[in-house]
Amino acid sequence: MPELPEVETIRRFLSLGQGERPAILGRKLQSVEVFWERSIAYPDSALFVKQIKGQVIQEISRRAKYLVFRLSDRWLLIHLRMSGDLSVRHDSQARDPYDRVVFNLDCSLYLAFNDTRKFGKVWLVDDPELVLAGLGPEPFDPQLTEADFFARLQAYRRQLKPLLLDQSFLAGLGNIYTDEALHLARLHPLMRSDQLSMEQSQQLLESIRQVLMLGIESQGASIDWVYRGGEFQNHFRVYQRTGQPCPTCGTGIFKVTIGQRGTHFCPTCQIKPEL
DNA sequence: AGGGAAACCCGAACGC
DNA sequence: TGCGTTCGGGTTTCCC
Repeated sequence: MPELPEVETIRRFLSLGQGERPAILGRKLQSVEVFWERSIAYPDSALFVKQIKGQVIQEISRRAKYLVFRLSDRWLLIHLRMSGDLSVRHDSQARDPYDRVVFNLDCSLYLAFNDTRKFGKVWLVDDPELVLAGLGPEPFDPQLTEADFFARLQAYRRQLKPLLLDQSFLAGLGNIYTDEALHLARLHPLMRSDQLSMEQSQQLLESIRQVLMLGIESQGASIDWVYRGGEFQNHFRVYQRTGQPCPTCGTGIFKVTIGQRGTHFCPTCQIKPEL
């Protein structure tokens, strides 16, 4: 079993080995350089640079797809979106052309927020809830029981695929993990959420947890020249496997578009029930 | 309420 | 060879 997802996630983003303490903990943010203003979601870029100066990094955690840095008396939140990455580098190491925000620390290190496609964002706020309010439960939250999950599904009449991608319904699933979880649970992506039986709902929650756990163990997927992570792509059941055999039954995998997102599924294992 | 589309971005990979 | 077009990742916002 891997450690808690929080720990693994942060380890990956800070390029740490087993048991290593993040070098940036307890360090003071001496200055910040912004190379792409629109990476700063809040407040405006000038204010951000001014207000973060002198803050000390006290603690690092995660909520949904946000990295949460507790500073001396403010909070820094970072969302990497798809192509974003964080790395801790020594001052002697050169900047990358795609560094968007650079945080200079008081120890000859700097934290680089690198983001080829410029979709990632950072926030500096007094209260992290300003950004995080509205997120649904964590998939691994023990408080999220099978009964709760079933009740949440019943509360909507929505297609499973877009619902699972909705971060206010459940926080943390992206396109890859949603397709993988639906296949494992043998549920059609267009099936309406209020039509699942209790048993199917249990199966779905279990599949979500299983797929996420495998993703974490694999340190994420590398699917692109820029979207790099671990080796979860070697475990894909349906994602980006259009036309290739279903691991369960051998049928060729279908790809369709649902809610503007590429959606992969097995037409044999994942049957849409009659309405 | 819920679905669809556009916007934000880039560069690989394609078609011609 | 060199153009132009398409694609897709997560999220917000607007429209029907």
